[in-house]
Amino acid sequence: MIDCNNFYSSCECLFNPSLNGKPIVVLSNNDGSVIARSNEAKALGVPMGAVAYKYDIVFQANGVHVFSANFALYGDMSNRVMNVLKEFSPECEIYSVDEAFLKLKGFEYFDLEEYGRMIKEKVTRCTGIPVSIGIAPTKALSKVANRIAKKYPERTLGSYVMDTDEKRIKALKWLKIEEVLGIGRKHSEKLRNSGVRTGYDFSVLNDTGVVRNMSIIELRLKRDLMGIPTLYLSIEQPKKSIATTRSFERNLLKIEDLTERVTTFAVSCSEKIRKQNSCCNEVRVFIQTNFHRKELEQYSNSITIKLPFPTNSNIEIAKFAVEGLERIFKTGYQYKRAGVVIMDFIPESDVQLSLFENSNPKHRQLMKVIDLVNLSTSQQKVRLASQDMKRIWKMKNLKYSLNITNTINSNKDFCKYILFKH
DNA sequence: TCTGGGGTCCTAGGACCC
DNA sequence: TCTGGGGTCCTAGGACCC
Repeated sequence: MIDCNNFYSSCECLFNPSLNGKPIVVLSNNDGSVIARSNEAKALGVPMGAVAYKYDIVFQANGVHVFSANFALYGDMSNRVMNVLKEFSPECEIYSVDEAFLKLKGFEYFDLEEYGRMIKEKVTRCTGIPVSIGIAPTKALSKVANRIAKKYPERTLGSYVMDTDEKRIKALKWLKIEEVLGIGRKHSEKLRNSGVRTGYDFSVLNDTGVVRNMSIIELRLKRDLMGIPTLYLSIEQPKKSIATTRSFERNLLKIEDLTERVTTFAVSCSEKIRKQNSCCNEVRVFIQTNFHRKELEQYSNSITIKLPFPTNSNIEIAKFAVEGLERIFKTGYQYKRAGVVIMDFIPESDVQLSLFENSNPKHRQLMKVIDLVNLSTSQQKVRLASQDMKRIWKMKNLKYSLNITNTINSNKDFCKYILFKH
């Protein structure tokens, strides 16, 4: 398992190497909370998810460099890292934006320690992103090995191989139960109450008890931790749902304001689904007040609309999303967040014409043109009238770094750039 | 003033059928 | 007094991941 170290903050350092060794935090949309920290920021005691404004004093006193999240940059860097990793094994699962699993089947006679270091060195050389590597007989154990590599960089040089049962047991006894991949807050609380404190305690539980008290998922995990390969690398699959959801920079009261946002979210969803050449059969809309503000009246609701025909048209998806909004909207509340989720996909080529209701066939051509224009200008030049024509709202992202990767065209140029910087 | 966004999978329970 | 039983499908909600 390969994991990028402090991925977002490493990305920010990339184009400004003077930031290396400095405390850095990256903030969520609207600069609300901390979503990534460099080691130095962690050392200052800035927790994950910290509310940004409450830490302004800490940031100023310690010269913390604060960035608004630049997801375009992180996505771009993630692709570069993953492309390097794929060279090292035919089987690669991209687990998240900054993590991947490689299957090292048939590598038994390789020096795995050496191979791990090779991977690490090549990723750093080609992308500038530091990574940690954990190698073990199963997926869950490789995550544990990875954690050891990350925790003890001096001793492991960022790569750890768990190749004996003694190492496995020692590592699991060291691993707190809440740090086990797949055991979240609820389950670890329950397990702790029944005396299960470490990964090892969990791995020796009774199988039927695990299924009864938790679920089959945790049993699979348990067996994987015992060293019995149970979790497999999943091959990349088309998405089953696509969402665009946002918190607002201020509270919204009027349905017109929400309609505008929901339309924009629906358009964003339909752009994403057209990229995977599918159509959707369901649209879900939700709205929420700010549940952190306990003193305010709370309301949240959602609705799933089954479409009369599969579509990927901006116009149609937006229309149904707004219909849903009108059905759940209630006046008198201060809305802070909303979202559109589309589900139940079929390939565009499988869409059959129904006898009664159909997606407007003209839309397909129209969408192609819209996508083409918007892609070529990388801006939203063509929009629906119900969208924010003047774009009076804008997310508060005050500390945005530039996406310099846009200006570096080829991979070769990028490698040169990285080499030059480091 | 101010608290992220985007996913997956499983289970329990209800509806419905014969 | 006494209210079938088994299967399937769907949905909402919960738990988890980063």
